[in-house]
Amino acid sequence: MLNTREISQNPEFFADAMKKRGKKYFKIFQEFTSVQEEWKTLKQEIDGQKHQQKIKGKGMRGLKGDDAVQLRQELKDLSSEISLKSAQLKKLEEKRDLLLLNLPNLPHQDIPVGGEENNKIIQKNGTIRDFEFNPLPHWEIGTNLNILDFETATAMSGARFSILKGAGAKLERALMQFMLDEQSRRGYTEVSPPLLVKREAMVGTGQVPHLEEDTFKTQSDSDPYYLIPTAEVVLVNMQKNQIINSAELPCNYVACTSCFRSEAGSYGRDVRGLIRQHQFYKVELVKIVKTEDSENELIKLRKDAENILAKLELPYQVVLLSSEDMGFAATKTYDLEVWIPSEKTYREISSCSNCTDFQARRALIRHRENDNEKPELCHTLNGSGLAVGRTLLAILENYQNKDGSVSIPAALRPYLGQAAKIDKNGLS
RNA sequence: GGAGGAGUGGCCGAGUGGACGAAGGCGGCGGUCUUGAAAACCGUUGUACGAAAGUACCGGGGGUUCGAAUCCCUCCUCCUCCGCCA
Repeated sequence: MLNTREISQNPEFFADAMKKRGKKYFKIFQEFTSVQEEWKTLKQEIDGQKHQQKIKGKGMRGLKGDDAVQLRQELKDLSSEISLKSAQLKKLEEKRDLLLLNLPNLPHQDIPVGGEENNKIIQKNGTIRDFEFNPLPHWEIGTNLNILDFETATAMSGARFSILKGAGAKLERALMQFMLDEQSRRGYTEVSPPLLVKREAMVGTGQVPHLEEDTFKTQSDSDPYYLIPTAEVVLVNMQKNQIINSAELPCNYVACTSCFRSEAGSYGRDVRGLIRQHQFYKVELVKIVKTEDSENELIKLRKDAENILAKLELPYQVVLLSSEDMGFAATKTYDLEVWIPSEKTYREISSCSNCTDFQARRALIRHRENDNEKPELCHTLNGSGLAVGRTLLAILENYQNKDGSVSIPAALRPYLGQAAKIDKNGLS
């Protein structure tokens, strides 16, 4: 959520920033400012009348007879007028707040302006393997090795679900463990959180209302549970309404959870394989930091995510996202994209964002040096470290051999009983 | 699932219809005193909107009333007891 005070102090700056995030947002912004003006005018009017009500109301005390009847009638009229206007005010407020919740974070000054085509490749790491045969897509590799089963999963759950079995399931578990261990070692506190949360939590991190259609929720008329689309939701909301002692910052959290996404609006995209699933594991990193540290912490966060790719010896590139391509809550985002041999292209495997105070304002996450100081909003950052399913498919593809087997990256071998490859007989 | 209790400012805690944004205490800040500090004493000390006057905020929402921290309904959270359960 943006700071409304700053908006009213410097509307041109915000208008310009929203324009950079896309036309759609600029329009919402304009609507917001006009509703806000309307609200202010009405509020002033009501405040004046309430003042009258308060003063005159005090005269009611101990008043008897005709005078009392007359005054009561007068106050009754005033009261009903106020409640009528208050209802209007409330409507304006709701409208304004909804508009505000639908405005994205300010884009950082250093990022490219425009759409996806303006994303900037910052660096490329690792060496792309030169295959002496035609590399297969991971769904063929996995199906041939009998470690991936899409058909059975689709039969019981529908499209965009999959089953990993045998060495595939073990490889997934090894990856989760490896990633959690690495991130713990690098100073993150491991968390095992709820996967179902209240709507409020989803609003806190900005998934709702803006991405409401992309969420799964439980059946309930009044108060459904939302299935988390990322552990970011829980890791950030752990600090909701808290005032953290500044000395404890930065707080670093890591969690490996299932993530649930309805993928509404992505019909026909990435229908094959593990790239886009309704349910997948992801290791998520969250940092709660002081304002002045967030720029540096974003670099650190990115390095923590990159470390996994480097250790797994997967070729990848770092991309700085443009103002329109960036996620809602972010001010600056680096995507890590892993090389997919069968597609001869890079695909997103991690997204590392600085959300500045955008989520902290919604969820009211603050810090201060000592109890008597005025608390200050924290900055929040999040990044995948990494998406487990996508890492698994990247390994299948990049480590495939001509005979159909898949080698195990050296870093993972300790987690798989020192096995060096997966073939038709499993791990060996 | 059943029965009961509780939720008030940075913290503790009083407050059952109007003078309550809220006693008192603690803590913080400023001052007096002191070579300095402590103690004591005096003052001050929440947030939002507003240029200001003012208005709103006592877990959330709704209601009764001219008027609600206070009465009613409902939801949430916490505590105690009973039941059920991995």
